[in-house]
Amino acid sequence: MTEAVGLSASLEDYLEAIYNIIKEKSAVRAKDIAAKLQVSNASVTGALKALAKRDFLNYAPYDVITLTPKGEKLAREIVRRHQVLKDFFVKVLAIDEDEANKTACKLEHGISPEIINRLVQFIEFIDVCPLGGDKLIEGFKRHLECGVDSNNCEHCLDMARGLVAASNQAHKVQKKTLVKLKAGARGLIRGIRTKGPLKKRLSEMGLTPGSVVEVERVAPMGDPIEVKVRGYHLSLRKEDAEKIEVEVR
Amino acid sequence: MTEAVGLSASLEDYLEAIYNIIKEKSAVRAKDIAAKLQVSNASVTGALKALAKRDFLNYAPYDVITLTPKGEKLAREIVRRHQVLKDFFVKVLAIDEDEANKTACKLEHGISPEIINRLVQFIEFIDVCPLGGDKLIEGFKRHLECGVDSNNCEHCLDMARGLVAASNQAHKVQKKTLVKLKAGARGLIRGIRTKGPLKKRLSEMGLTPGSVVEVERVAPMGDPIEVKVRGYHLSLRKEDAEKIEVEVR
DNA sequence: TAAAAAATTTAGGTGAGACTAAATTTTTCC
DNA sequence: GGAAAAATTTAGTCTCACCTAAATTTTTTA
Repeated sequence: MTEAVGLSASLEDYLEAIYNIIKEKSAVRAKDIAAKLQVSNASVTGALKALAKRDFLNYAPYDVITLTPKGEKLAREIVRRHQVLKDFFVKVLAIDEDEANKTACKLEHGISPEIINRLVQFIEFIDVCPLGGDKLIEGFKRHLECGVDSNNCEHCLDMARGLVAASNQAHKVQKKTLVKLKAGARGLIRGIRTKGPLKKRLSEMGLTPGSVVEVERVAPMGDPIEVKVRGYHLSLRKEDAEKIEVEVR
Repeated sequence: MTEAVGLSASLEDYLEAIYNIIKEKSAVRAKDIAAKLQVSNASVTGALKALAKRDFLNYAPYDVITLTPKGEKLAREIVRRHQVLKDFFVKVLAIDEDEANKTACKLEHGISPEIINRLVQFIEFIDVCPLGGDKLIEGFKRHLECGVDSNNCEHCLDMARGLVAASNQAHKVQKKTLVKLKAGARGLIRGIRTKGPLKKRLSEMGLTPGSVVEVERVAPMGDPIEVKVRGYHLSLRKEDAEKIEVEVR
């Protein structure tokens, strides 16, 4: 007799839609729900029955639809998750509102309260911390404006140099190949000394001039070398790593 | 003839699991996949067929399982999404590794490349920006250590005061009730001047001493007042807002 | 107020993705 | 090399969440 495990993502969507429609228009019609969720009217009926059976809403065929206290509470929670995610995307990551909403819709299910709360704290913290504040986010936005091709933007390169500097000891700028870096060190990629298919392959992995590469582990004989670039974990052969010119300091 | 819409979350999970098992042990057995994803062996067979049909892996009954180039590429992409999310949770939000992994698993489907890239940029930016850097994240962690009851921690209160200050004009600390705040202003809640069910209700909405409340909109006659606290959007009646003491400056 | 229009529900399917149980193939080990 | 064990696949169900088409109820309007 295990019940009450929580709602499926789909039913959460229905509950959220109902909550939002009530807020906007105070009356909920099945048609509106169908329109908002882009499903057929028949599907809505099914969902309403499922939600009613679990006591999230009051519903009888052809009757008005209202949320139960339990339903209202959960709906509010879902809306909050959505809002927090959207806020983070818009305010911190500078994603446009549309995309932020779309993604929030997809992620809002299955994110723990713990992480949502952290996110709220983080957004507030960024706002307020003497080290952060609006300046931080403004700086980030400026940084973003340089576009993807960060190898052509001195501002971005300076950023990246700072990132590199943070993890190393020496203070003079040096050029090396990737094989010379020790585990934990970071380098700014300035060139790929090869061409043809190999160059293409390396590029596809994210190893392009302007991006920062972090050495994670080096195998006993220096081969292979595990690195991280742009979120990808890669294992490079020594001979390939030798082709990659990096700047360190 | 619309094909190639992308994989379902479930199939992405299988692909990811296969990729990870290959990395660890170089041979993939259906049993391992089943164990990793906590599904029955029979379910694995079904998924393998589905993935093979779409050319993500090479598979024939009782034969060895290998990824096609297409499968490998997508798998790498999925693993990257997972990794980026996990990094963000662990490094920025200071979530423990276990929880970070679990949540990354749930969110890694249906997050756009755009947002993933922004996250990478943001994590790198935080690391490097003169205004940010490790100090920012250390500060955030210290902030978190104060626990949930931020009303008892001077450090947190100072943070919150800073947050409040950022949105207001006056520079002297003042105590007011929430009704006195204009749209856009933030206040630090210092007390709730009521008790019983109303106090409980307000608390449940997140209106507790120590948290920051932001006024979003005030209706013509000052009633109701729309506010945001801890990610929740609330609509408060004027008479309730009068019960809430806030500190502004 | 009754016929037409609109909204909603029921009935009957489909496909994805899981399961159990039984059959089959591969591997291990005596 | 063959029997026992292990792994894998097949067969047959189940639930969820969607669909279309037809029936029913409510609302509108002439």
